[in-house]
Amino acid sequence: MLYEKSAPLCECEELHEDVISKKREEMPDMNTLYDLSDFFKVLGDSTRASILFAIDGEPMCVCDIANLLGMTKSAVSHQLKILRQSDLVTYRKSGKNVYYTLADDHVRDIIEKALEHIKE
Amino acid sequence: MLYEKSAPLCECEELHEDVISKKREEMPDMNTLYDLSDFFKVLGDSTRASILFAIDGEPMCVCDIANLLGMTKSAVSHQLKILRQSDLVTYRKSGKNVYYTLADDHVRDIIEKALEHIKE
DNA sequence: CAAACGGTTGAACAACCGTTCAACTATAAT
DNA sequence: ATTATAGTTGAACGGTTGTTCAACCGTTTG
Repeated sequence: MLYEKSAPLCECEELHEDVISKKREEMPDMNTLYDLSDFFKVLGDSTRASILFAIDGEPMCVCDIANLLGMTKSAVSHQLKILRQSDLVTYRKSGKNVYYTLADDHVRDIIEKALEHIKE
Repeated sequence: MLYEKSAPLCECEELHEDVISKKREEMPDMNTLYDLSDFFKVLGDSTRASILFAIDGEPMCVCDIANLLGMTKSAVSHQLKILRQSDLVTYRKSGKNVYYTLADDHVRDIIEKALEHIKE
């Protein structure tokens, strides 16, 4: 994706140049856009979304999450890794167990908003 | 994914049954969860996200969007179809052109929240 | 009516992604 | 020390997904 003026890749002829250049200035920069879509990408998987619901409030260990969701430890652990890398969860080791919970309240807010949007 | 009590797929033995059954009741139903992650999945592509920014405020025709983003009409149209099916955009035909704009303000709010979350 | 243009669509291809499987680490119990 | 359990990891496989390409439809212009 470009944003910057260039030879039009689209072969259309009656372009609204004024609109395009105005929008070009208003658009967020590319890095912000990638960060944003990467964030939504993480929430865009039902397994990860359900993990976030599960560990909201009381922390849960990997094994309990796996049993709740009917998945293997391995599959859950792989998804937890992605959630960790996105700073959406934190964990605490206790003996053989690792307890995960939500990293902050922002995520809860966003999910709430999205739930409102869906129920319309 | 299950949520309902069943023979544990995870072979762990020291399960916290009380925690699991409590969480089981608090979890949203499966359909809600799929709708939620499908919604985020749509936002989780940088092309679609940038289209939403582009058509925020003033409507744009497909050709102008394509030029702004440096993509072909076809690629943009395919993504617009997904945004249409998710009810995130509306369109208005005018002669040979089709003008797209945001369907409602919910989406804008959610994106705002997400942008706040990213910048921390 | 015919040509041109904006937009849509379906098939095909490549890249990406989530689960499975097996091997591995670390902590705890005997 | 040996064994068992909780969790992590990398490779591999199958399904999904975004772009390209070509053909198509609808509107407008000559």
